[in-house]
Amino acid sequence: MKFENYTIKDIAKALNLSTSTISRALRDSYEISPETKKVVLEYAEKINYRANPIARSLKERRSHSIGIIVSEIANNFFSQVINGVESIAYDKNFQIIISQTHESSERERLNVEYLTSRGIDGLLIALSSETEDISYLHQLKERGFPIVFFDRIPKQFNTYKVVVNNQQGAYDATQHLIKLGNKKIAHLTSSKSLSITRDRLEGYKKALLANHIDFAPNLVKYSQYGGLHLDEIEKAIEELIQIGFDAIFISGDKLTTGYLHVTKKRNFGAASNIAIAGFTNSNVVELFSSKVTAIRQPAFEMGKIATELLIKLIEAKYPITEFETRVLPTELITND
Amino acid sequence: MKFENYTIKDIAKALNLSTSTISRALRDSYEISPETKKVVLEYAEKINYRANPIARSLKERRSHSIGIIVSEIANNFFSQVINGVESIAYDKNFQIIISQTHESSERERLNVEYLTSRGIDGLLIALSSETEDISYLHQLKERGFPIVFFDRIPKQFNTYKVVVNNQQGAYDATQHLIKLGNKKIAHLTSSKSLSITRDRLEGYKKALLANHIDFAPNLVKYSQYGGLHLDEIEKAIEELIQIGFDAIFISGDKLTTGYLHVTKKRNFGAASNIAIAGFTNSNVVELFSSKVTAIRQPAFEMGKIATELLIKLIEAKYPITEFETRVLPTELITND
DNA sequence: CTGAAAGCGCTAACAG
DNA sequence: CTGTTAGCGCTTTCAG
Repeated sequence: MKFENYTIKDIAKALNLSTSTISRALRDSYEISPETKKVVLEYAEKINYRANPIARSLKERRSHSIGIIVSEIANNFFSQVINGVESIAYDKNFQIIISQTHESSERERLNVEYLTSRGIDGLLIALSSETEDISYLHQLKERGFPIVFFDRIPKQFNTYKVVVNNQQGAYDATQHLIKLGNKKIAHLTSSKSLSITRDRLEGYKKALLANHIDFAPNLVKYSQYGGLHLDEIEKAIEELIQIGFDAIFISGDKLTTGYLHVTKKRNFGAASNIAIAGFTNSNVVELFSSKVTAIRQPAFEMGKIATELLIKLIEAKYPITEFETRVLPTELITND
Repeated sequence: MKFENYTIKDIAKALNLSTSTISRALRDSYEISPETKKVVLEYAEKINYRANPIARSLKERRSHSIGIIVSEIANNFFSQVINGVESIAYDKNFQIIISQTHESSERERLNVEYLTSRGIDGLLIALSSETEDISYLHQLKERGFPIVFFDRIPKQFNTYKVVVNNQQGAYDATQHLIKLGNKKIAHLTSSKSLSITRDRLEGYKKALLANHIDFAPNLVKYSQYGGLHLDEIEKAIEELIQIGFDAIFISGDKLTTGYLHVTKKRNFGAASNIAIAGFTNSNVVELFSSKVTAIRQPAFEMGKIATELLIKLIEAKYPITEFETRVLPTELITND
């Protein structure tokens, strides 16, 4: 079934005017007489005319849409970021197109290709946990395509970035666990290649150091897919149990809930006295039977800022070469 | 900043061929000699050529994209549906464009307009809790635009629909609460205008009837925005507490967690012995300190089926007039 | 087998 | 103030 819309031509024919006059009238051009405008607008209104944005995009080489790539939308943090993005995009009349990588770099690349070829004007992206090579993003950027990174950012990439102070957040969390009297603090984290993994590990180490606790590499467990697959977590926890630990700092939403699931199933953790602190933007942690100290990120805010920066890039008259990285604070939510 | 892609013209010029030959070669047309094809394909590969889908859309009057409208993506059920949609769309080479209503009918209408004018080939939609008038959707459908409803469906609308057996799910949940020995079973539910609200209320009533328990209208509390605003829930619960109840059947994800939040804050519920059963697709209910019996919907499956039906509609050669409503089963997950 | 030309719906010089 | 024309990138008759 094909669904036909009215075109500018239909209006032109009906009113005995040229298409250009219609086009101009609809866009409220100064060159059109008030009377003509009135007639055109009324008729357009009557038939409920909508300009075809596809045609307009082709002509203007601007689609008024931006792409956003995240690993999962079924993730509190990312869905909140998306809401922030939406709030700005909506105001500025940009359509947003959401795409998921499911932590696959292959998928990420395909998505980027698809979105760019599909004519998005710019891209917001948080890298997948699997991603290592982003040369294609560099190329894109070199060719003038606007990209803004958020949350999971690449090491070297000269563009706007928006992150939270992951190191500080991790420091605060670890410090909190230590204050509670714990000494053997495990760290369950995501893929080694992610910026957030590195920064949070750094904060964790610093907190240990500040408290004269030796850093034990075997207490740090990486999970390549950030908790997307439960068996990854299960394995990590089993290893940790072997070693023994009295508190754990977890570096992500899915990892935190994954940890709770596994320990519950194994009847471990809830039973014992393990203190848990984790990065999570879940709004139901307070309801959990295990006490979880949450490090919360201003996700909505991040989405807003990233979008503002992206639109600034898109609408820049001249190439921008000076870029800032916006660093937002995290919040430690203790539950006692 | 404008970002330029290679076009068919560039290839034509480089290879001294016509654009039509390039176009045909790229689409593997039988009219092109194997040698020419090879040359073209290799060159295209080399410069990493991507056809401009905007231009193609304009020509073919098909955008190969579908819209999906939900109330919130930060909702377990909907994000799982979206994943189902994505799984099919990805295979069939359709782009999906997600849009949120935040339970506003105004927003819903604007989104539909935007998406259709933006050239989507079809629409998947779960109505907002505020929506009453959908005449504009009827008009769209009359003009041949493919629409498939899921989850929150309109009363009369001749098209494909995908739902779960809400009545049965509600019946099972209520029955479960009764089996536990409860008699005064409250029902916290969403907006009156939603199909799911009506169906679930019906199932609740039937279960009461089957157990010779009188239906008490004042034990049913509606929440216009389905738990999006916590104060709505707070008010409802306060009223219920006045009346007194020993179990509660809750008709939605946000309502369920909202209920838990409020009762926790009020120090009510968790303390007392209220049994809770609720529709939710959360994968963390097991971690809650309150025991919650979950009625789970096959969300991913729903997304898949709805998308298949939509694509069937889109690709139909002749108008389809016979429509089915697919009804999927719910699953009762008891946590004891 | 290949090319020229028209056209999808819209915008924007350029003329008048 | 309005119309003519060309063109965005691609597909597709129609000719050769």
